[in-house]
Amino acid sequence: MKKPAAPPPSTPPTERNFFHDVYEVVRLIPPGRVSTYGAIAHYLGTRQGSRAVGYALNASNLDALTAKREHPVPAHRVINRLGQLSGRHHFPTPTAMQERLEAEGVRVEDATVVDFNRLFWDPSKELE
DNA sequence: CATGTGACTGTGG
DNA sequence: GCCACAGCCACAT
Repeated sequence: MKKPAAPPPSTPPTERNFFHDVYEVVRLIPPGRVSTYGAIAHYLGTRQGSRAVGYALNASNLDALTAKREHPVPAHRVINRLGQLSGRHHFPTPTAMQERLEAEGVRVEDATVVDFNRLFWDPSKELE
């Protein structure tokens, strides 16, 4: 038999397991609420994988396929633990993230979500 | 398989 | 509260 060596089939740019999981959770964030990279990572089991979450969201935004789905990933609702829009520079325009949030009623000042603590949506607690 | 990178986070000074 | 360092995860080269 040929030894397959289990090669990852050419790494399909869309939807790896981890990425898919991230997208699923992010889609569950209600409009007008926000979550954090760390909270999502923790919910997925990788408590220290917050960077990977951002990595996945970045991919979702760049990937036109993923971005144009019927249920696009609301990546603008994911911010860092300080309530800052740390990912804003990865959107089509530097202000897109803030504008999308404000369109949902989330106030943003100085690249930071106002009342972040109150709007914070933690999948580990909300979804349980 | 080693190295580098990043939309992060926790800890210590 | 701010800055510097270190740790972890997934992915590209």
